[in-house]
Amino acid sequence: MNEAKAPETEKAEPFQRLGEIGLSNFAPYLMNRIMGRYNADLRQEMTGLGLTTPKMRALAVLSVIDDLPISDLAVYAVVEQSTLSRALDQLASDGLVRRAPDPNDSRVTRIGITDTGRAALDQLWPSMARIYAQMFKDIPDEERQAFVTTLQKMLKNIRKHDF
Amino acid sequence: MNEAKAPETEKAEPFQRLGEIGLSNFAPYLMNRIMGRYNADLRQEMTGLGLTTPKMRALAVLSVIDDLPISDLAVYAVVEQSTLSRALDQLASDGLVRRAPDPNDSRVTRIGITDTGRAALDQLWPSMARIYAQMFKDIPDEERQAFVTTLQKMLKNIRKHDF
DNA sequence: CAAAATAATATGCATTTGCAATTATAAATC
DNA sequence: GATTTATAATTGCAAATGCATATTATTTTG
Repeated sequence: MNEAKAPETEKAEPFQRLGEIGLSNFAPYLMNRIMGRYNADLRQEMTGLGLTTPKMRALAVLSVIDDLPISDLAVYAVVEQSTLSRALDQLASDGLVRRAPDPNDSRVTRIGITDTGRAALDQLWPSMARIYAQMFKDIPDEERQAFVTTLQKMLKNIRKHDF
Repeated sequence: MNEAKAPETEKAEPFQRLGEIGLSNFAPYLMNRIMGRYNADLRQEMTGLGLTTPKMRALAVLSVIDDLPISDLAVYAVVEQSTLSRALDQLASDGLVRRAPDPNDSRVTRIGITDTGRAALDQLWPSMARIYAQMFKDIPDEERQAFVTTLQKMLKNIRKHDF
């Protein structure tokens, strides 16, 4: 391969260009590469279960934080609101989630996961756990925890909502 | 918020469930959240320049490693090969890249970035650098470097190609 | 408290995407 | 060395996506 080598002097310029940093030192690039594989691998497992990425993400979030307004769920699940709306149509008609009007604000629809929904996610979870384990293979616990700590800071830095 | 708390007692399972780990401790979740924002923010900047995510990713990779076969470029750029094929149609007709048959293997088309292509990427780079800086705001250099080191290990663990 | 601005969700529609099939070339096998 | 198998790239097509908009409800403002 012919990747440009990193320069010896790593001085504080206004900002380095991508060619100077190098793809393999540019965190967003590496993260896109890793999550591209993670999501593609997971998608393979989902198709057998009749799930798509938006549907799976909604279920995964709801399995941890139930009864969310759709707009919040869209943020947590990293799915466009309109895409999520349609994914929820399918999940609801398959009985994996249920829509319930918010009693305090009738603009809001809250989404709850059903037992069937939890069961569907349970079926997928072994695959998720396997890919997750593969990702951190030979990476010590301490390093993984430091990594997660940095991720949490990054999310705080970049997010546009309070959560 | 109403995140479920971990149960007090749980029998020794082969692996924890997502609810036990919690979204904010699950690295793939955090990474999807962060990259979702990063990519959405960047997309905003790209539209003004007539770029899309696949087109921008192809250019970004080529600015570092030029003259790649399309299939390799698809891996580097994290874009489906068929999507990339069409993105290259547009980039080529806009003069940002050029297709050249590989002399050794006539199945292969190699893609080169043009000066115009580099110029287009240069126009976007300040925005990329700004979002990148925002992401790592208040995160010390040492921590960022450790983070990147972990990312590199993770990519090695999960990737399906040699690069 | 009426009017205007904001917010939550759903939907119409054009574009984009990804899978599968196609075409063309190279490598492997017998 | 002819035939089978594998690889690279493109393309047809159905499905998914995202933007803009519509609809309904709430909050803010004058």
